[in-house]
Amino acid sequence: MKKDIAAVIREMLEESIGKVACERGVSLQEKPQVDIERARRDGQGDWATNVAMQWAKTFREKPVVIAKEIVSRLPENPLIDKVEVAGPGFINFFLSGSWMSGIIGQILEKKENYGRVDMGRGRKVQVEFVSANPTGPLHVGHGRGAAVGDICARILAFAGWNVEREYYINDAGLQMEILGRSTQARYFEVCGCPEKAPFPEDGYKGDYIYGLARDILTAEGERFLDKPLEETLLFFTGYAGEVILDGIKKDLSDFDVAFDVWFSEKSLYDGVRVPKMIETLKKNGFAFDAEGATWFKATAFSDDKDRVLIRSNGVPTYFASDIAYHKDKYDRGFAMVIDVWGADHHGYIPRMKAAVQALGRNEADLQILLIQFVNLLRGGQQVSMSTRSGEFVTLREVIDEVGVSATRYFFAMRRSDSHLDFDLDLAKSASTDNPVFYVQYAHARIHSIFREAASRGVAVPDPSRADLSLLREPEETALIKRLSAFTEEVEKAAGDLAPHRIVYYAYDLAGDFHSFYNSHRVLGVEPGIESARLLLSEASRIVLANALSLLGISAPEQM
RNA sequence: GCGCUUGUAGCUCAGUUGGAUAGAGCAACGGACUUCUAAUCCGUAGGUCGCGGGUUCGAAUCCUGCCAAGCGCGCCA
Repeated sequence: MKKDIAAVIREMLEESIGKVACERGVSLQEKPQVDIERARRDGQGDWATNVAMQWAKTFREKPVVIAKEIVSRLPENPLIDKVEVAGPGFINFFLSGSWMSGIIGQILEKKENYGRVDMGRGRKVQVEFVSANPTGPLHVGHGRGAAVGDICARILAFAGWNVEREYYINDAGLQMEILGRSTQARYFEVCGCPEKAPFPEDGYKGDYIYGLARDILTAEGERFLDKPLEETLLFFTGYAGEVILDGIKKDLSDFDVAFDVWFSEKSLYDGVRVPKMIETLKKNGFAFDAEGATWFKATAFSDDKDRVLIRSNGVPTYFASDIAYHKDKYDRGFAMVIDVWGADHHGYIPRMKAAVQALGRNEADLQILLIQFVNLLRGGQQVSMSTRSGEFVTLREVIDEVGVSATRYFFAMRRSDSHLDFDLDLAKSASTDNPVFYVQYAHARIHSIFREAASRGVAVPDPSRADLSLLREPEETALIKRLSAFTEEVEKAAGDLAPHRIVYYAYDLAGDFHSFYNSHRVLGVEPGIESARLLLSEASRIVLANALSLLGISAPEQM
């Protein structure tokens, strides 16, 4: 495999620093730590390092002097045009035309695999996300979690992880019972005798509950009316939960979000898993009995109080089932588990991380991605939401209104832990303001070039025959450098679980292409340049498509 | 009261494992289509990086105090 340019420069520097140290009679205890990074602005080369400043102390010399010594001892390399010392002692590397030609060559060769890295080394990772209670349809808040979780999964897979997506169905407990009672009450209401089954105080007031009730009436008739409520509750709960879950599955699938596993909370209460989990904790010394209850010693880690596992009435807490659930995840062989949670659960993080460690795992084996709330705006006004009151905008409505691609883009465009303003009017506007179209348009434009080329009888050139060193214009080199940065962006996005990095990257790449397109013609110029620009366009198209594919956004050929 | 997150241009936000002159988009203003899609491009203007201290060659970034906003602090789920 070809070494990336950063590694090449690093080796050159290590070699040179070794020489400097030797000549100065300083013995290096260890291999010098060399950090290199992309230069931030024009005139500072393509890559830069601050090693001279870091080594100045060791060598008892000014950084600038050290920098010059290092530079003068650097080995020659055809990928690098020149090296400069600048500012307080930065060493700037300017890449050569042959390096840039190499990048285009790599992209054209690797195609949809360009940008893949192997951070995961094939290890198993689970991303658990959405996991909304099946008590109502998904709303926009869930949508953000769905988009972010799904895109993280795509990025991790692209970064060499073996990814599995999971949805945890909260199908046990009080919320389901309330759902059942709400449905039951609406059924009686629809049948004309609301007084027989009063609507629960904290019931679900959404219109969809009436829909369920009417469906039950149609399918089952009035046969539940004269039976005791407690006897028929199970039916209502089961029916409502199942229909709602089916709706959720449909919504997600229409949102291009696919799950490998739908994990039922009920399955944890098999009388075995929770006791076994507690046994493990006790064995590890992190569970104890007190005040008639069983406790988890969360304070042994970074939580601020111990937590109850089994209440004094013998019923396990939700937390206990959650630990059992996470134990099950690790038992399934995941090297890393990622939970995507709503930001309102942040208080739960310390105890969950503590529990994972008490099970004998490293803290880093559980990554929790918090998703902040979504502010939905329509006509500049905030749309208020609450599942309980039934006042909410569903994910389905948003998808229907603005489309899957725009919805995914808007959900992923901000850092997950910052609040998100989702402007419905902007998202569906087919205007210059809409960033989704801006990116897609760049892709469509490239296709349009190739359509025109075909109609003119211009064939797509063979990369090995073309002279890519003809690409010397500033807009061309800027574009090539952007293309070369894709791999690093994938690494950063995967390492930080930060989908928005890919969004920004795609946007910037589209911008670089638009600039190039506006200042230079691809077709009808001198044949050598035409060939080189066609290949540059094709490389841009590939990387745009790869980035959009990570985001789950369509890459249209025509707009 | 304690804890978590956030605070960067008029607005919405990047940048935060310490680096050089803090970047985009929108809004404002001025330009570019007889030529591959103007859903585009180019330019101008806009900043005490919430406030104060500290750490150092260097701080939006690290530490600390304060201010503001959101969220959370149950033998609920």
